[in-house]
Amino acid sequence: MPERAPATSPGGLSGRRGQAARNDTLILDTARDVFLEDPKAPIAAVAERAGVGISALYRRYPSKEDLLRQLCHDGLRRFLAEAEAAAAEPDGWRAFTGFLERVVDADVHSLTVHLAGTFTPTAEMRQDAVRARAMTGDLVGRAHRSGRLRRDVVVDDIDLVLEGCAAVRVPDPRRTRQLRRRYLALLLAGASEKGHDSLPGPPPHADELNWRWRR
Amino acid sequence: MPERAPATSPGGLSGRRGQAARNDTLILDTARDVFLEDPKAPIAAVAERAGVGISALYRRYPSKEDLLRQLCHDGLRRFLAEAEAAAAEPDGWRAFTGFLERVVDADVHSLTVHLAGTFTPTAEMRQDAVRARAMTGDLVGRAHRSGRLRRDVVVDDIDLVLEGCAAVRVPDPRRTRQLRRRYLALLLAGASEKGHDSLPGPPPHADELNWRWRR
DNA sequence: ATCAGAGCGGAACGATCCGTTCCAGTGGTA
DNA sequence: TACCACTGGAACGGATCGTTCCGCTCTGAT
Repeated sequence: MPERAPATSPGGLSGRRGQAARNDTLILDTARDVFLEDPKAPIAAVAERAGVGISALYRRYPSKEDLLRQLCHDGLRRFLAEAEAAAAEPDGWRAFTGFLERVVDADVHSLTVHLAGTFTPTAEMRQDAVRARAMTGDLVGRAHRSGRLRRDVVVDDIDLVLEGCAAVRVPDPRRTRQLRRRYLALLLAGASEKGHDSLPGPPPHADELNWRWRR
Repeated sequence: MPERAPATSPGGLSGRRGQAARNDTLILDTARDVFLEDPKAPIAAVAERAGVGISALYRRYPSKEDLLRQLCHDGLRRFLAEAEAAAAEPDGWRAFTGFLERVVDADVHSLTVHLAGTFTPTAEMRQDAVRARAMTGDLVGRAHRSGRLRRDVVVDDIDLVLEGCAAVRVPDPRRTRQLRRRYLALLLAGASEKGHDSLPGPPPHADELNWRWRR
């Protein structure tokens, strides 16, 4: 028995090692909140809000950029997870709308967008981004085939729709979520197939959406 | 004849005085562009883009805050002007939609929102803001009475709708305007009265929208 | 022809902010 | 008891930015 209770699973650790494990998630969660509020927040703000020292941060991440990258990648993974969950829903329209609602609720987009350009993405992130686009495309395709999504709404529109929802923000996070749902509902009502005039202008092109990531 | 050609109207001024008059608007226009791109841009960026020295700025505005205040107030006045123009349109629904389109095109909201909190508003600005809300309310009221605006969309919704549109942004300004129109059209399609489900959650309250201005 | 000064460009200053490093203290662990 | 992983937070160095200041130019009146 080389070790007594170093179970790799978190939660049941005691003492110093336990605090360290707890700090891992504490720091990540706090950082998420802080940078969601202000993408340019100093790293010291994260430490302060988390109630830890700055060292606790630098012990885990070599630099601020690494922390931001991690945060953003987590958001991307969350996005993928929601897309996968939505893929399991049989009804194409509900899969589509449910997916958007959950992504908006999770506030994934704010992080992605506002942190874009503050770090150089890894190759893995790029792959995940491609996969995310593909999965979103599937959901849009199914929504089209369900007959409820107007034909002139395309994949690349989704990004800007999410961006618009993410722009809705009031001090209270709960209200923010409610209000975003409200505008998403408005958008979706307009996006459903009911014989409206066609949308003005060409839809966004992929290059127009990725510019934030240029480095 | 006290002065030779110092016509108070701009445009036809010669020499040093003429350049000064031209710089007035040049600086203001450039500042608008710069702060629209990056609300936290340094004042030197404005001078550089305008091709003038920093003194040219400080000769006109005692501080950065004054410049931002001026810019923002101009935007507010533009908003009011558009609202007044819309009030003249006989058709209530067209007045409403046309108003939104012009406000979105003018990019008034980006300035207002992103610059909020960077300066203390004047009493006159507050009055104008109140008047703007009232006029928007009139337009919403007329749109309701036209029978084409769903009942559960209220005045305070407009702010967040505009905010959402302003969040749409790509590097090319022309495309940005096109894309915003696209999302506004989607929103408006969803906002028209066609027997949809009612919107989820309560609409925004005035206090929830003004928090940015706290100082 | 002369000259006072309005208007200007841009260097310099001083304050602030922030990422990162460093060191001393603490308490589990062997 | 001795070690050291882990931590809190002060200190550092660089960057940024608002503002001031100085010297120059060229206008417009005398």
